[in-house]
Amino acid sequence: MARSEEGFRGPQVCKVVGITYRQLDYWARTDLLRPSLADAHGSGSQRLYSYSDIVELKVIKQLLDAGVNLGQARRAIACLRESGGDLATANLVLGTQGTVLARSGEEIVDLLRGGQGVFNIVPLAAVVDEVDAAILVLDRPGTAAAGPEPLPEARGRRAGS
Amino acid sequence: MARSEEGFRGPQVCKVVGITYRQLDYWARTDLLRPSLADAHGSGSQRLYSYSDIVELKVIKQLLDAGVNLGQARRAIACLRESGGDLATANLVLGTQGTVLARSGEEIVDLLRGGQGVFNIVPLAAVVDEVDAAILVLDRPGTAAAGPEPLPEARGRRAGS
DNA sequence: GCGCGTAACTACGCTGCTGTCATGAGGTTA
DNA sequence: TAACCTCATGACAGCAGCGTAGTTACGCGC
Repeated sequence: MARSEEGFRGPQVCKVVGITYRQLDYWARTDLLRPSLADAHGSGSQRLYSYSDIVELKVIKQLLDAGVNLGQARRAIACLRESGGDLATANLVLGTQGTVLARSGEEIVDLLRGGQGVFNIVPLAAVVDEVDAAILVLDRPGTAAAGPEPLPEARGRRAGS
Repeated sequence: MARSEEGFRGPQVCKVVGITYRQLDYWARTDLLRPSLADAHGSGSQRLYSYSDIVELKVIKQLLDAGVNLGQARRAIACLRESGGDLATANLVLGTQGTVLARSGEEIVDLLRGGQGVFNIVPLAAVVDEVDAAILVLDRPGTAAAGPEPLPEARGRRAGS
């Protein structure tokens, strides 16, 4: 159960993200999100997930909580990967026509005005914050998760690209 | 197949909304949306849907197209019914915390700022327009559906409450 | 090299949602 | 009343997305 120095293993990821191991396994098998550090190779091996993997998993989890199915979540993380800007300041906007990253609130209002169809909006800053807080309580199980802002140690682990 | 003077029957509703009869039937059986004019009473009867029923059905259809499951759509139309304001100018906002009707774009930006979690936003004006256009081509099958704005005849059929 | 814990793998089943097909009951017309 | 058309209804199938339980095998400590 000890933390590996480079990456997170399956059961740890489940606790941080807030999903079951069955979901993580299903998503890895169906190519929704494979671990980018080390994939499984047989029945006793270990999957190793990176920090950005966990952020993407948390986005999926948030979408599921909002009632969005996995098919739409699949398109969401596909857009999240190809447009690799600064995640913490953007909003992920899933429309019927396509999927975009919106940098400001005005951009979202513009999309609504010209827009037909439904939009699913994910504020990525909140996602990153929640992931950092969850990783902190994984490191120190005694610490409460209600800290106003996470320590820079955890935030520094964020992937640049 | 002729239009009943007061209300729309099942197969007509399917064409207007763009769903299958199986879906309409399933939604009526599971209490997602029963026809408000006449429910089914046995195997040879007919369901009669009102205009506002069709608008709500179109909202559900849009949500499904956006990847939202029926459970969330259930909460959506529940909110749509209890807050019975002017539909055509509002946006239906489904959050993880709850469901609201937002009147302006700034209201949505405020929700995004203070908000954690994902939002599903339905612009109701576009929904009403699409329903009106679909009803028009139901009346005159030769008319194309690409008209810039629907005729006032169909818009007048909208329910006040 | 040898146990042992952990984690991946497999199989089975369940629920929600939908398609397909056959059946049955009203309503309508002759 | 008999034929006929229209919908609602029922039974079955099928897929997505998991839960549960048992099995298997890597990797670490010794």
